[in-house]
Amino acid sequence: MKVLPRNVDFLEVEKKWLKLWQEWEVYKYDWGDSEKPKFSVDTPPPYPSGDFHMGNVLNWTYFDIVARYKRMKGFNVHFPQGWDCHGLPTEVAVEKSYKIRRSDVPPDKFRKLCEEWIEQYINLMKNAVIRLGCSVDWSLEYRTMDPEYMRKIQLSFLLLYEKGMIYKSEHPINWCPRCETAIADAEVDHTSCTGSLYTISFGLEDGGEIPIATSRPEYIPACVAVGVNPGDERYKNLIGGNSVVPITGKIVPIIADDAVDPAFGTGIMMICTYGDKADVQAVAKYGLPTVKLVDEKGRITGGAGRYAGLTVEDARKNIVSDLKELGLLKSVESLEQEIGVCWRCDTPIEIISTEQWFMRTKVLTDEIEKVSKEIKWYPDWMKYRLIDWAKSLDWDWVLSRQRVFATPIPVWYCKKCGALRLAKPEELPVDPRTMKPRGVCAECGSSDFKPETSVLDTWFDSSLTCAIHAGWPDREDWMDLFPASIHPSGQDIIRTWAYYLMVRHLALFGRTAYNSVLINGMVLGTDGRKMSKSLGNYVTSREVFDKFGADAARQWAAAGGNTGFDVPFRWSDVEFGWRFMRKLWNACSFASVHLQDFNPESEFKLSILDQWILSMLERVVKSTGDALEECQFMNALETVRNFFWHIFCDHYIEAIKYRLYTNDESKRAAQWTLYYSIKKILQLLAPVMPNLTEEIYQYIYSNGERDSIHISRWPETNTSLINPEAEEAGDIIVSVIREVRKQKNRKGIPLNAEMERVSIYYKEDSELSALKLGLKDISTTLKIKHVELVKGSGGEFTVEEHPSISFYIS
RNA sequence: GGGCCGGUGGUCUAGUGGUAUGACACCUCCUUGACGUGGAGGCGGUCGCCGGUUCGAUCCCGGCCCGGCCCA
Repeated sequence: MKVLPRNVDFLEVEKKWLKLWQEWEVYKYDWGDSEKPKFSVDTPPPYPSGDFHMGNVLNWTYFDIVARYKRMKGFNVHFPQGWDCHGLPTEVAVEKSYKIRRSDVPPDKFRKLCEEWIEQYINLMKNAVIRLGCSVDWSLEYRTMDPEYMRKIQLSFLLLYEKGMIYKSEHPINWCPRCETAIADAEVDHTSCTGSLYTISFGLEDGGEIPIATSRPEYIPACVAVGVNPGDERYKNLIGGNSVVPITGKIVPIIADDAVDPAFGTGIMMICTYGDKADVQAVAKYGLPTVKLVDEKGRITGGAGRYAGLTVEDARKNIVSDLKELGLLKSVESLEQEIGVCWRCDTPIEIISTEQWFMRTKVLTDEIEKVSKEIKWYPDWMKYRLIDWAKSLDWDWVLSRQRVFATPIPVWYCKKCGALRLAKPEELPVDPRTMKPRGVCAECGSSDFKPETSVLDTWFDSSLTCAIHAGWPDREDWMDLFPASIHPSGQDIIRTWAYYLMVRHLALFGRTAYNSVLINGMVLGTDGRKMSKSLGNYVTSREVFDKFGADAARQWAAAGGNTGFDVPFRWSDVEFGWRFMRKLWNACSFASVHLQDFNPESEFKLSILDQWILSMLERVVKSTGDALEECQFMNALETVRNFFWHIFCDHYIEAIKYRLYTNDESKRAAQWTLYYSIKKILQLLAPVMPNLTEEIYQYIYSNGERDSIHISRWPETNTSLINPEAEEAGDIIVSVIREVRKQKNRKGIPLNAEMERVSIYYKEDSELSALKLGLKDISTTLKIKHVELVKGSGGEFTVEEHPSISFYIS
């Protein structure tokens, strides 16, 4: 046992332990162990932007606390960390940096540039994860761009194809004209803007005209029907008739559709292929024909006559002016509308119909709902985010992307007969764009193939982590770690990460991907809005680490708000964490000085205040453990912090100081109580403040080399120390001390000044026995020469918590 | 327009069917042998608005207003 030095540099302490934990392999998962229960963390592999922001700090702190807690509880914890490398942002960055287009160089060469580019950011981000003190087993690190990883992703593609869960088909999809790729619903953002609502005169086949309202007149050439609400008396007689579309002169049916809002615009809507999602639904519902109006580059196609080749915007201008000339444009009003834009580049998306690969996800909706209700959510109501999202999806998951830096779709086509040639599992990983398949076409014998040039959605890479972390498909024992024990997720990515993981694993393995979901809210800036660079309310994690260290940042994350709810970033919270660390250090330093001559074997008898604090301590052990079981990090930390600071330090240590300066049995009891309590308190704090608790543990408790607090056993509640009578008696003693001290203070008597006499009046016998037990604690702590215990109520001041006790200072 | 969450002292934040937690800020006092980045106190809230259930609601129910996040 060593004495803690007076001064300490917390930031240096952190540096030291980050290094030593690696050397000691404290966080290593034991693949050979068959005794311990296993606990697997489905660590999200982040996209390595290089910027580990406070949202990441919140997210990673949450599940690192869980991992550390479970490890101390005796679990064999599997805590990997991967990097989700593929994706559009890297392609765009590389294009900019090398001033090339992705189509300028062969795909394998472009891929190489992307790999090099992303690697530097992985390093930055990895350092931040380490700096935060995450108990990751780095021997499990992986990158989704590794050939090994892609092999698994492609294998899952083949298996899903075999199961009939993947198909290729022509279907309307979201399309970003700038990125020239299909994108999934989850990648469509919405932004509000001011557009125009045009009222246009359509003809009736039998003569006459009707006003239709639309915000997208450029879609007139793709108009395939006109819709009115069946309940709309104004237009009832039109249903079943035909309308003449202006400009094109096309005859289209007038149909009844509930989806038409009679109160919006004129109550008559044109149905086009495809102006928006409502059109997609109407076309499917009424079996309408389709017209391809917009091509992959966002230009109007030849089908639209003289507007062909124009951009969508120019087409709108031209059509509007043509309508005006024809006298068919009745009015233009401004309209607040929300439009779908590409999540990456904010370009307004179009809905076009092309041939793409899909995964059948709609058929799994019921299963998702069922499983979501079976697994545990922290907090519980978050499951509805997933269920509501799954139910709201209109079509299957578009898997293919027209990009380069991604996992290739492992497919070729026979040039002669068009037959599919899927890669074989043993050939994986493959890049059809640069490799030719072996053998000949099974259908026609030709050996001439062309590659599938589309690649897979990045979410297809990252939505298989639960199985891949566990060791699928190579380890026979992978089911030991599957489903993942916990899946951590931000509430904003439930619809992507949590959802795709679930559908993917359900489709492949028929069971849930994870057994629980731990949700973190968004980090808000000081202005109450979500922290973001563009809003100027941004604080970097580096700034926080450099100023107050990881343990303080982690305290903010743990106690800054309720699990699952948004957490405002506040410097004052981080600073409070820092001050608590100082308090913890000083108190432990004080204790260590007085523990130097402590002999754990020596005889002692616990005094009433020892019994009191030990009983309270055991209750704190219990409630902290209960809170952590429910991922209530705030309650767990606040319980320990308040107990330690305001009960253990302010009252217990103050009241035993005089005993520590004696040399009798009462000193040994106090030493034992300090020794026993501080160890438990450090352990309770270890998941939240891994660095400082380790440092102190090493001074006082470590047996030497590699004895880390983080693999010490989580304290059990010692129920034999829970003692309601001692709590009651101790509470009386401490309350009297507090109240007398308060009055001493009010009278302007310095706290270390001696008082001649204090008479304490009590009513109950139980109070008398408590006061008797604590007589010396009271008199010595308060420096009272004579304490007198009197039955009755003659006191000048009443003890607040025990009104039947009063006292008189003379 | 939909889903979810929130609206508690100056600011932020817990919590509970019987008027409320903590942090920060502010004020007063105390310099004691761990810590003055400490200790002891204090100021300060009709717990968004309106109804209902109840002996009683901030907490339950309904409606409304405001804010946020996600989505259509």
